[in-house]
Amino acid sequence: MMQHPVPDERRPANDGPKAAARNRAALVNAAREIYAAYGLDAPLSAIARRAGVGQGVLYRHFPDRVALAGAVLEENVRQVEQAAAVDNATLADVLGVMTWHLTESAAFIGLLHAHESGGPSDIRAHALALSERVERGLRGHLPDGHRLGAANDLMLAVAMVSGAVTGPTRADRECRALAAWRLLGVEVGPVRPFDS
Amino acid sequence: MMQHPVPDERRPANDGPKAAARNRAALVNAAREIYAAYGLDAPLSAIARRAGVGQGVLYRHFPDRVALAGAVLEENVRQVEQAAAVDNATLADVLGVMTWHLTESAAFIGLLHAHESGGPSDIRAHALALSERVERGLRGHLPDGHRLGAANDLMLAVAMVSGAVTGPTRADRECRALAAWRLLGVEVGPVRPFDS
Amino acid sequence: MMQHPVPDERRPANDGPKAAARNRAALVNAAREIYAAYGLDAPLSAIARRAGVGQGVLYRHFPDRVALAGAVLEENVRQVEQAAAVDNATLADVLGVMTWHLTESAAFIGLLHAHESGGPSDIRAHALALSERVERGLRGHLPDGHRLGAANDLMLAVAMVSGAVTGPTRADRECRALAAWRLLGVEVGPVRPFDS
Amino acid sequence: MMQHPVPDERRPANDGPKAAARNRAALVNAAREIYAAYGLDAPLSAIARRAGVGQGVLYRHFPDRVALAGAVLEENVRQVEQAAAVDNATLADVLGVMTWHLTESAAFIGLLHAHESGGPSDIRAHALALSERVERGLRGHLPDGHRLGAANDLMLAVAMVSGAVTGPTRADRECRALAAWRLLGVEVGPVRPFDS
DNA sequence: AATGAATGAGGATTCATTCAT
DNA sequence: GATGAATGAATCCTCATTCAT
Repeated sequence: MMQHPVPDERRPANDGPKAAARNRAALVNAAREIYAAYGLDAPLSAIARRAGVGQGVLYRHFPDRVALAGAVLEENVRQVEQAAAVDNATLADVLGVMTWHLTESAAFIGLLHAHESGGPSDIRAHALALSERVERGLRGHLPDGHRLGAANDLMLAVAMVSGAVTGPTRADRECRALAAWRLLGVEVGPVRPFDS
Repeated sequence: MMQHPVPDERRPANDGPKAAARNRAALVNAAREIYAAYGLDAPLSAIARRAGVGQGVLYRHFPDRVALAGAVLEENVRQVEQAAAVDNATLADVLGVMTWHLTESAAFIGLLHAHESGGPSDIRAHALALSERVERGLRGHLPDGHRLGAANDLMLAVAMVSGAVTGPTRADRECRALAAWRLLGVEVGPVRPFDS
Repeated sequence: MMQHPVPDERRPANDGPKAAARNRAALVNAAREIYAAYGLDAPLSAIARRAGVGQGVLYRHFPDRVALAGAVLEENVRQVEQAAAVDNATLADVLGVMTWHLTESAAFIGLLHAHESGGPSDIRAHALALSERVERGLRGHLPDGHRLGAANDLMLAVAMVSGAVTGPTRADRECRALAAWRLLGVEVGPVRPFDS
Repeated sequence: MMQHPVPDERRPANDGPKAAARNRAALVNAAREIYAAYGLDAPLSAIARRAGVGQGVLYRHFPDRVALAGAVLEENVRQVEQAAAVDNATLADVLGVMTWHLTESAAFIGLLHAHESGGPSDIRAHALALSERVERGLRGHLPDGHRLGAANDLMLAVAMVSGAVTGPTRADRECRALAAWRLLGVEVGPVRPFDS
């Protein structure tokens, strides 16, 4: 009598390459949540668990801590770039989007503070690269004679605002961010994610 | 299960109680250096080693992480308070002292960011208490009609400056701190430790 | 501060998930032996070493001391329950099995003394739960009018016998246990593990 | 001008040999309390602290753990011996005193279980010696034809009762001890310390 | 003779990372 | 490709014991 091959229930389904992309996205989301709740030093195992995948999958997609953190920030940075790429966008508009991400993602704030961290230099290098993409996005919209026109003042201001962004809820943080921009005398557009 | 320390066998010097004060100071200094180099999460064992004492001594003097960090910051905070207590001191003078400590001690910066840290709440509470001592020192010198006169603006500004204070050398950090105060339109006196 | 395990360099065998069940059993056996030799406070590291596994494995299988001790006792308790479930079993039969485990496993004796231990309350709670399973097993076979028929006398007697069970070899302990039961005027069947 | 020698207030008074005896007694009492509360594994430092003396003093009087535990038990054992030395004392009287100590001192119970402990052999030896003093005290009062007349039955019964003595309050323990003696069919006199 | 600080070994616990299946 | 067990180094923390004063 022939044996019907029954799917081994002990082994989880292997959905093929389809799953790969899904897993990667799940990991990035999980990391964002875990980072928000426990900070950037959260155990990787917690992220894998939250994503519902094994730890091996995490390593397959992200060879190290830095790669994962980078992927988490990628989305934030990309939205700032997209906001900057909109035709009639003003500096205020782009700052609005940037401010939204600043208040939304603890990791994004960390990005701006990564210089002072005692962490490994590869993290700092990565953070710097992302930070420069943000700067390019903003600088393109600086009107002549703007308060922050001088060479380094723009990112200095961003770092300053990031220093102000603390508080338990996003609303708190947004409130403080706006107060900070006000103290700097800089106008900020609507605070929101890019493609709303 | 009992502990069975090796009976004797060439035990290192025990300088007796005389050493207690010296050890405590050595620990605080070591902690300041290690914090600067590795951040507030540095292993306590590294601090003990740098101080040249056993780990037990560290725990004798500082029952937990918070106590040690507090002791490290205590000196910074105290100097700000002393600067504020000087007779003819102006806000600019006090800000000068505060800025010096901001650029000098990574831990002191951390203090202003401790709110956002995902760390244990007792650390946050302690940080808050120290932070309020700084605020009291500054607020007493706010002239009427000062830019930062509104309720929360003063410490918001301090947080903003602390966000700007990054860079490998103290000179870098001082430079950025002064630029930040300038962007805020606030005058700062000589940047130096208190009793210079 | 992050952990920096040595990258690779001759990592010992990893037999994969297959080993999980084997490891768990090895841990329980090792614990039984170590408990017998050093008592319930023996270092967990000694148990892991004896089992031939890393300490992490011990924590994976047993989140805390209690869980491990519970697993060790589980087998003893279960055999008593099984002996009690046999159709024509008499109290003497069940007591025989119980006595065997009493003389065999130091931990099982400890179970009956766990109340007086100054240990953490979760251990005591767990011990109590196991202890009650034993009681249920015995109580079901109490003939009417038995010497130990009164409410608490049964487990009191068990505690008394456990107090008597001392001595370097199992034979010594069995001898004393039988003498104790005799002093109590209670008949005990063959002293042996359950499924002999 | 002459300097009046002032007593150095930093150094505690040295009361001479008088204090030595007082300190020793304080240590024994402290140990008894701490043992009762935390078990025999309590840190020695806790005992010294409770006694109000430095740790060095503890080591001066008791070279090791065993010596201290022995001293704590000494008083219990001595009272049993004294009760046995009384002219018209009956076995029941002596058992009453012994039972009082059994219910009063966790360490005294431990004494009877010290055989099964995995502890160092010097502890077991010491425990055995004390145990034999108790036995001599009791055996002298065994009437001919007593239930516990056979060679080892007397101390076996004591061990059994000690197994029964558990519970949070002394009253609980006394109650269980009496129930245990009753199960053994042995009469016990008033449960109380010796020279009440 | 007492004090109490210092030492440092040892045990508990956590994670980053690898790898058999 | 995915799973999740195993490894073991690193950190935290506690105490027994010694010893300068």
